[in-house]
Amino acid sequence: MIKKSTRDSILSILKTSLRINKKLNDVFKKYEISEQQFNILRILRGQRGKPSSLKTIQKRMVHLMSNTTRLVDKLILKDFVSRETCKFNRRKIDIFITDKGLKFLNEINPIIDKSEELMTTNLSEEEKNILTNLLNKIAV
Amino acid sequence: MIKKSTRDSILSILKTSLRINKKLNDVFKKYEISEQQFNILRILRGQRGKPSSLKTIQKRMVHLMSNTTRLVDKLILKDFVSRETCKFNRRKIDIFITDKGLKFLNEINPIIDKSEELMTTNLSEEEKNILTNLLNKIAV
DNA sequence: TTAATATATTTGTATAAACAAAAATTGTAT
DNA sequence: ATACAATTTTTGTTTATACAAATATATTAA
Repeated sequence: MIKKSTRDSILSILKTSLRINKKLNDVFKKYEISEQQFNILRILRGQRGKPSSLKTIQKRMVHLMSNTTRLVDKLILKDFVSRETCKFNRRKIDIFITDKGLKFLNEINPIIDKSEELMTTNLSEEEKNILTNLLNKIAV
Repeated sequence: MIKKSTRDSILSILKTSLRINKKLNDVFKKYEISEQQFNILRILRGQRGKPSSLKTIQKRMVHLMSNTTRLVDKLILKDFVSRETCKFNRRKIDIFITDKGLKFLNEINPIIDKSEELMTTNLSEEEKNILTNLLNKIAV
């Protein structure tokens, strides 16, 4: 028999995650971008000019999924990123964020940040840290 | 500027949720059922013979999504549930879990339970309760 | 009764995700 | 050099998801 505390905590994690995604997606939808595309842009910005390969992007993504190729395709259509084959290893492709991509990111990012602050407004700084620590011990 | 504690806690929730889903899906895949189908079976079992309509199932599902119809279709193919139009309101359909469905559920359920216990093995009873309480204050 | 509105379910469609396999390139061992 | 294995990306296919519209029935009000 499963403990009530176990069932409750697991269910709370799954449900809270869905609630968060819902709220974030409201913002993403308004800006006509998907959560994954947004994450890729942030990863690329973090590189500060250094190129990323698909592999490195994939490793850093929250949702580890296979189709980074097609996500990047969509970002290229929007002119948010550029792609060229790596000079030193032609299996790799170098992916950069464009100025337009950076500008877009700087516009939407504070809204996401605000939304996240708002979602956690019922928790104190300390509580958020406790929460993070507890979560990091689960399903490791 | 977003607080580090906020970003960390939100990210932890999303990532932990993905880890949990991954582990659970390993079990589901082995038994050739999807998480959603499993949840429907559990909801139906909870009714103890009383029929459920699609609407009531939908309301109780963790992943509130539109296509309960097609999920039920799949469960019917497996002979895990049955469906008939409600005698008193022909807009509604009555959905029941079959004996085969119950048997299946009784087989897989303890394995899911065990997996959930295992995932939370690093947390004490009290910590799990704290975790649940903190999560329930987020994105409400 | 008739029309309008609400409810419950189904269907159609477009998009996203998961998974496996293919293609191209590079690295390594013999 | 050749064959074999490993790495990186792309592509194809199947399934799942989200959203909107359609259908059928029931309820309400004129």
